[in-house]
Amino acid sequence: MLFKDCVCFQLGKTLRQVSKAYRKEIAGFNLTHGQFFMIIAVMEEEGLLPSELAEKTCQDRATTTGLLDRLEKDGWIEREADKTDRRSLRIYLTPSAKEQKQPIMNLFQLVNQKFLDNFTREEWGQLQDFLNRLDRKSVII
Amino acid sequence: MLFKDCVCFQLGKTLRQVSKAYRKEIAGFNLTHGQFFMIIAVMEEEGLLPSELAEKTCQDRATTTGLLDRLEKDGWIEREADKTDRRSLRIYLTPSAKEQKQPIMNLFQLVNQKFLDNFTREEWGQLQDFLNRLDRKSVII
DNA sequence: TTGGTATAATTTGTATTTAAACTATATGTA
DNA sequence: TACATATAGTTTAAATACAAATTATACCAA
Repeated sequence: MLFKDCVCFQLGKTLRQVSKAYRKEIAGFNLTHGQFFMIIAVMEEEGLLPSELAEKTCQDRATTTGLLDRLEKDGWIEREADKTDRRSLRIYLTPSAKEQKQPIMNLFQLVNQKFLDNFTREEWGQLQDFLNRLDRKSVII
Repeated sequence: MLFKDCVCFQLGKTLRQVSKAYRKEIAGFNLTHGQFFMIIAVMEEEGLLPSELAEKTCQDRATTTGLLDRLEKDGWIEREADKTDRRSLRIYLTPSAKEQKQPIMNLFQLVNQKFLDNFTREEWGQLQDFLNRLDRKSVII
């Protein structure tokens, strides 16, 4: 088997290309592409815990802490103490982030659509099925 | 559109799962999964330049420098000066790395086969086609 | 109530990733 | 030759990724 036929290599290669495309598109917002996805996860649903955002974005909690740190420092989000569980924090958008919500969600959709345009609806479903199979397989190994 | 339908998120999620599976499998070699792929690229063809290895593994040159640094420090590879171009280096396996060549290549193939087992030959080709389409699209955007 | 265990979030340390700047060397052209 | 430009590789700085350890709090069972 040759190196280039390795699924992990192929996924990594594609992800690097796709990420680069996102970075170009979102450059105007002064966000990294990881921050961009995290802020979208918050925009979809405010008041989640960091641990819930970590699960939603399929990332480590430690990684999530770092992303939230920088989003807070740059004035995108706020951490608020949970009223009933003092271990927990709730993540909310700042007022200025709320103003950016529509432009950011629109851009998010637009960029994704550019990728979708290369696939029929059926192919797109198939790609998602393939990726899910790789996900599940990884857990079993 | 929901966050979870974003192709970039889905790819990232799958890659993280697949990478984790590789990490578990190669733990015995004391290599990160990035180092594992780089050493395989060297095992497939010795005497390449760092820039050629960067292209082969679809990574940045700076990333490649870092991977080669650690592989050299840990005794896997050697950098040798090119005889005709003093800017260039040639990457070779150390004798001890050569001894690991077969076990590593076998493991590489074995892990990949576990993923392949979830797909028919036709599906596998289709997945590669889909990933290539995403690659190309990224360049055009 | 107390002790043990679980959970939420962070911190620490190491590796990876990328863009941009930098050094050294090669090469093309006036 | 001399200069401009290109190329090979590295370095730097900031962000991300992740395992392991840590701190604080919650909750369950004796």
